[in-house]
Amino acid sequence: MTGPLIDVGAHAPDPQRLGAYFALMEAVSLLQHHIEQQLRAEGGLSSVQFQVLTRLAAAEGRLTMTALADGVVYSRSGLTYQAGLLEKAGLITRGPSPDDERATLVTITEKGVALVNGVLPGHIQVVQRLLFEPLSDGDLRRLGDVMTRVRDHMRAQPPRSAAPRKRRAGGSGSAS
Amino acid sequence: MTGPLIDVGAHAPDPQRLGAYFALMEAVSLLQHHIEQQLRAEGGLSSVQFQVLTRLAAAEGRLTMTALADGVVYSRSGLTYQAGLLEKAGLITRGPSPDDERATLVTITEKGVALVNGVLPGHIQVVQRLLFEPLSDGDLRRLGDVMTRVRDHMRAQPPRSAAPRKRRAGGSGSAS
DNA sequence: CGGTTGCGTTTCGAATTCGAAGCACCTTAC
DNA sequence: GTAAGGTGCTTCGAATTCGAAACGCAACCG
Repeated sequence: MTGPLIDVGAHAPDPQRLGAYFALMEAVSLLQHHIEQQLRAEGGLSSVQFQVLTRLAAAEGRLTMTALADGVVYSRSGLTYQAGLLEKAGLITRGPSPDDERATLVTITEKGVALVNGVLPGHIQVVQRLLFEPLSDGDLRRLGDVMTRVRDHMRAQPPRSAAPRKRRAGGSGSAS
Repeated sequence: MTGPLIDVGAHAPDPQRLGAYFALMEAVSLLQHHIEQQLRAEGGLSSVQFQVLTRLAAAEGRLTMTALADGVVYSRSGLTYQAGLLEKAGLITRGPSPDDERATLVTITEKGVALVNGVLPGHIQVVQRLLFEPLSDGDLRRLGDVMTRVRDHMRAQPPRSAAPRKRRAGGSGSAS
């Protein structure tokens, strides 16, 4: 009777499944922390900044703020802040969209590409050492397959821009 | 000629591996976001607070601040802040350690346990819907196996409390 | 056309986060 | 026994984060 213990048994769908879930989250947390260290030390970049830059480079073109924020799983306002920093550092450029006057298109600069390429080897090294090392090729293939499926499943859900902007005004009608 | 493209090819150990890595990180980011929403909505808890409470409940006893911080992969000072909030909310208790006068032992209260048990069903539901749903039992078993291995591999690395506190004074000597 | 609703972005204020520095206690060496 | 160094925790200041509100422009209705 020392005391309180959590009542997991009642809700747990399966201890094995929960174990997988916990191990997954814990491992990724650890990996993220190490990556953060490496990026900061080698390129003065935060994890988010790095992701923004790589996504821009991969898109090889312009992306709107919202697309970028949804891609990186980040708040829109947070992205505005980071974009400000990156622009001030000369790594990206912001400009208006020809199609949509209210949209902002973001582009990565040569300097940005150079920085990413400079940090990338070290980044990959960390991932290699911490994540790939203890896994076989088959493990990795299956892991990629499974996580891709999960990611697509989650992407099907409404993206981060889902929050209702204005409370349902009064009630029913509003029809006019 | 539009422009700059990232030079991944030169560093990439294998496109398939990188794909696994990216899918993994992206999926977990999405999952974390949804979990954050659910915890906040249903129990007024942040993800970290929830992890702290569940870890305490699982330990079924007292844990030191450092052990807790390392377990949750969090900064020590951040944990102090969160512990303050949780204590003020009456969910945990902090007290001195009998063995080590400088250590602080943290305990979860009945109220804390109750709150965790209240939020847990919804939490599990989210995980079920987003993570387990698209996976077969075999997928999950392998995923758990693989991620457990990875986690243990990373845990072997020096924990977060590794940062040298004071710069290495002289360097060589020390052989006494 | 004028009005209304909806979307893309930024601004704003409050809360959270981190590392470095500070303080107190333990441990070891002499 | 005491000085020197190491460890556990908190305080401090600065940077980052988020959601809500604000500000235009776009799209759709009559």
